[in-house]
Amino acid sequence: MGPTASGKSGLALALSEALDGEIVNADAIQVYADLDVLSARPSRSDTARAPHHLYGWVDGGERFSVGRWLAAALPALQAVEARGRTPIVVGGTGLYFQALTKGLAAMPAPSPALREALYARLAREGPEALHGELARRDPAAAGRLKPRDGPRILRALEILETAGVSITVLQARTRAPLAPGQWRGLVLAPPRARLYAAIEARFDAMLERGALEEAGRLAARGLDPSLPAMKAHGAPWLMAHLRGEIDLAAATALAKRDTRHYAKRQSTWIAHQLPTWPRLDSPDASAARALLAADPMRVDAKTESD
RNA sequence: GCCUGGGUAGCUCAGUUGGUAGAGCAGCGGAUUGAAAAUCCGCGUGUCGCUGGUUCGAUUCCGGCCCCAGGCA
Repeated sequence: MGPTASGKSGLALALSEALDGEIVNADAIQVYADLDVLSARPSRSDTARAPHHLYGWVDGGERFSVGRWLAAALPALQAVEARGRTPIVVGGTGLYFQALTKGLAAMPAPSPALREALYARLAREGPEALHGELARRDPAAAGRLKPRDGPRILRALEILETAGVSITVLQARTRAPLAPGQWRGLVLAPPRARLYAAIEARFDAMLERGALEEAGRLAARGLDPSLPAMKAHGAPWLMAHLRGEIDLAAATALAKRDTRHYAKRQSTWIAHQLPTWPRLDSPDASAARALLAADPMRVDAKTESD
């Protein structure tokens, strides 16, 4: 685990070669087939060096979720172990690591019709209106959510609707899929200034590798702009540029800014949610192996790195 | 050289009928249980260009100077 552009993918690759491992993606955007260069997905030559799982396998028109990720990741991890190899989970999505190591509450799946209706209402009426409704029907859930926190309010409502009970009672019941001691965590956290410089350089490189064309293909699908794939860093601005609304320099600056903001949020998440994971400040594979070896936990089980 | 408009937070600017100033963005901090590359919350002291003058008090009024933009020569 580490913030975006910290060098996670490269480190995971080096580690997997050293440990005879296979890589499992834990990034919410790299799962989308439509986003290759914009999501900084591992290249063909990378995937040739070690097996990579769960990359680019979801259609951009779908709304992916932690639940779906966990449901796919668990069997993927087992399959790697069944081959006698070491699973290495890499990605920047803290929520996915949390689901894996601390658990995700079991909840009924809302019907697609209900979900789309709620998305439409959220877009039309705004989050405060839905929060007002939640406050009447599920005060406990509403009390824990800010009135403008659209996604969480929507989630609380759809669960109340389909489960018939407050999401707060379901969320209280979680079990960790991975036993503690069965895996090892590692955080890659370069200094802020270096990370920001890497973010900017990486976006320039994406542009050279066809990010604009990729954004154009995505735009051509005419998808709902609220879809996760449509919100990949840079995509909204590049599409605005293709519509002639802003120039490329402005789109680039905005894309870099969004990515910096995101890296900051990831850093906060890591600092407070993963306080015990060992830290590495550069993607140095031998240093990473030393950290993992120094850890008292068993090395022969799942290795969760990066 | 002359005319006009500007010089206030890192940037773009607002404002003070004279009582040492505030927005947006950036930046920073925080939350985070199926959209998480999402979403939400919080944080605003800076020679108010420089220098004289008037005044109890000047960033604000007056003079001079410097710098920037546009126009005229």
